[in-house]
Amino acid sequence: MSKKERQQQLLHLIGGNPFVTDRELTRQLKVSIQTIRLDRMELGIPELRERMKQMAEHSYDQVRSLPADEVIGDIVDLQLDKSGISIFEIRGEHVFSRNGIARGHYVFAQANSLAVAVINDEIALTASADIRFVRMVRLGEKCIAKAQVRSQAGRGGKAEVDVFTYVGEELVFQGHFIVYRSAVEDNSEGGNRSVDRH
Amino acid sequence: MSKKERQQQLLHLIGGNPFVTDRELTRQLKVSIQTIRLDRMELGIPELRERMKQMAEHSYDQVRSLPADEVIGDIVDLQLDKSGISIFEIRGEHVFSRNGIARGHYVFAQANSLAVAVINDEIALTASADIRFVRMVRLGEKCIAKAQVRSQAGRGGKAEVDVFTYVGEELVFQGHFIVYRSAVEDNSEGGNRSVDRH
DNA sequence: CTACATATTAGTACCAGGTTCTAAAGAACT
DNA sequence: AGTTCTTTAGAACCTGGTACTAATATGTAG
Repeated sequence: MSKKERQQQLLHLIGGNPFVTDRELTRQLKVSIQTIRLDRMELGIPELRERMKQMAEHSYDQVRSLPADEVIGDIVDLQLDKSGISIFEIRGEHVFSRNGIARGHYVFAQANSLAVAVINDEIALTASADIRFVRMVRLGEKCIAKAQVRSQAGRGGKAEVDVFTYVGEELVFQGHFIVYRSAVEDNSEGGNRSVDRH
Repeated sequence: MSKKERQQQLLHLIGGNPFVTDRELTRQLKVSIQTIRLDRMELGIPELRERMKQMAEHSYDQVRSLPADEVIGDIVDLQLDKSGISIFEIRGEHVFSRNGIARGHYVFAQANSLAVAVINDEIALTASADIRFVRMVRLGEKCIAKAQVRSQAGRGGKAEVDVFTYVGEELVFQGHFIVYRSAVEDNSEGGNRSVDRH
């Protein structure tokens, strides 16, 4: 068997069972353990423990990625149809486990929640957004999002909201949201209370 | 701190971060490593590697026994640096209670997670995104997000990923993501093991 | 206070499953 | 024969532990 063939086999074996050790592979491929290791290096395949770690982290991050949680961030100031401020502290469950950097959608969620909250309408929904993650946000940092309503159509129209998120003095995120303010289909089952806070 | 209290703390710490080593725990609990190990034994908590192995096996089993269409909120297909598919079912906790319409950031989160997952790099982070919520998503609907990598720079560059999310045949969301593929910023404070995956 | 029990710490030997490095032997072409 | 690629071997070292022994603290009942 040629080197190429063997490496193909190796890829296939590890692909078929990522939990295989080098020692087991020597039995199946009938070459020395050094050859197996050289092959893994050439193919960029990490060792068993690293493979398991990556799988574990991946599935763990997956689990963490969507909380069954409601509002992202505390809205501390709200002037309807004008502006709003929300505070959100990045905690362990919001970051990638290995490097402590916040997952983008939490930062987005805070801004999105605020953009929607600031629009004074029964239903406000994000129609589109243009966003930029200016710098990474890390575990423990406190994000302060400030929203400004830029333009408005009347009932049933659209509103534009700019949101800037800071950590201290530093801009970390900016977003331009277009939010629908629709007086639509109020199939409300029960009291319509004031503002829809995301 | 009593033994009971410490063991409760230990359970909490490992529950909060299963990837913690005994050595790190000694720092947080201010007891010797032997005490940590005795506590783990009494509590029946396996060692770090065993914990990771179990998580890896668990997720692997799930991926393997993939009934493909009844999977919820999961990445069901992933070709690194090429494409990926994720399925997410909108449940009660994801919608506005009044009208049953999904909160935008859940739809975004699905797309964002997928866009990041599809990029094969140690750290992949969303740099910016241009998104459009094409139509509202309702309670009970199943969102199928399909990601396509459009362009790539090498290591340390950017990649562009398009994500389209459908409910049935209907497009509900589209997003154009620019994802940083950054070669780890190694602010190593000591034991930096191998590779940091996202 | 003493005696015993429990809790904690320390230290050693050992393990799996590797990495990293050096070195040598085999094969293969030309 | 000389050069290069491939394969094998072996030793040192690494992490994150287990298993075991032994010494020291701390508490608690008699």
